[in-house]
Amino acid sequence: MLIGELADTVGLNNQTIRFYEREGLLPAPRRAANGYRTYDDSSVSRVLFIRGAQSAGLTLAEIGSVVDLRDEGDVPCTHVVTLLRGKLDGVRARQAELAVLEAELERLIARSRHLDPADCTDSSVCHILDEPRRNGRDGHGQ
Amino acid sequence: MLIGELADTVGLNNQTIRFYEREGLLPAPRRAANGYRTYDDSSVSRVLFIRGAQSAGLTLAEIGSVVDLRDEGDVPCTHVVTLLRGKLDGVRARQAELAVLEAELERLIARSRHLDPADCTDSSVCHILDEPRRNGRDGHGQ
DNA sequence: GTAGACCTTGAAGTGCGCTACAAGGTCAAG
DNA sequence: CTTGACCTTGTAGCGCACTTCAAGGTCTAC
Repeated sequence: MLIGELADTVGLNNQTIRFYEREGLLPAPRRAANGYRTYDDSSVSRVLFIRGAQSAGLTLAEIGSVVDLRDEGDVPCTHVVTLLRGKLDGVRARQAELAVLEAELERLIARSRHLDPADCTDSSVCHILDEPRRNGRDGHGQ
Repeated sequence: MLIGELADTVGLNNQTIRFYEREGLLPAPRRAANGYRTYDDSSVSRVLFIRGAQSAGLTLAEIGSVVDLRDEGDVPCTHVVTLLRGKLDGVRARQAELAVLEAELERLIARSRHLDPADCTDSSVCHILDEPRRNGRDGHGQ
C-alpha cells in the first residue's frame, strides 16, 4: 500500500507518517520503481503500536527507545515497564499539582464573590488576583 | 530602579522583564538619559501580579487581556472571574483525563506481571502495549 | 494533452514561556 | 585607560508533536 492508504487506515495524515519515519519510529519502507513508499500490514501494526504507546502517555522519544530495542533484536518489556512506572509517577505528581491549583482557583472565585468591582482601583491590576498566594510551589500549566 | 534591580526584586532575570514588555504585559518604562529603562514600585506590583496570575494557571496571553482592560481604564474583575472559571473547568477536565490515564497505566503494569517476556516475539513491538485500549478519548500529555 | 489526484524532498511554522547569544554602548572604580 | 558590571538592540533556540509550504515528479482518466 502507498503512504496515503496507510495514513487512511490508521487515521493519520501522510505527513505524520513521514514524520515518524524521520524520527526513527518507523523503519524506512520499501520503494516502488517510481520512488513511492510501499507498506504492508506490519507497518499498520507498528503505527498502531506507536499510537497506543502515546495513549499510555509515552513521548515519541520514549517510544523510539522501545522500538530501537526491538529492532536491535532485544525484548523491550523490562524497559517498557520502567517507562510506564515513571509515567505513573508523573501522572500522580501532576494530579497533586492540579489538586492544589483547583483549590486555589476555587478560593479565588469564592473570594471574588464578596469583593466589589468598585473597589478594584488598586495600584495593581485586579484585586481578585492580588494578595496572598497559598501555593508553596507554583502551579503553572493547565 | 534599573532593570536588573527590578529583576532581582521579583526573582526573575532581566530578559524575562524585557520579554514581558515586548508581549505588552508591562508598559514601556521611562528611560534615563542614557537610554536605560527605569522602573518604580508600580512595576514591581505589576510583575508580581503577572506571576500571581500565572500561578492561578492563566497564560501570558490571558494575563495580557486582563492588563489591557485595566490599561484602557476598565475594571477587569468580570473578565478575570470568567477566565478563572474557564481554568477551573480546564483543570477538572484534565484531572478526569489523568484519572483515566492513571487507571490505564495501572492496568498495563498489572498486566505486565503475568506476561512472560519470552512470549514477546510478536509482529508488533511489545505485547505489554498491544491489545485493547479502554480509552474512549486518547490520553496524551503527561 | 491535460486535469486532477497522488507521490517526492527539504525547510519552515505552530504554541508557550522563556533563555541565550551577538555585538555593542555606558559607567564607576582603581 | 582599562577592567568589569551593568545596560541596549535584534535574533535565534528550546521541547514536543506535528502541520504547512514550496516546488516539483508520476500516474490515471478523459
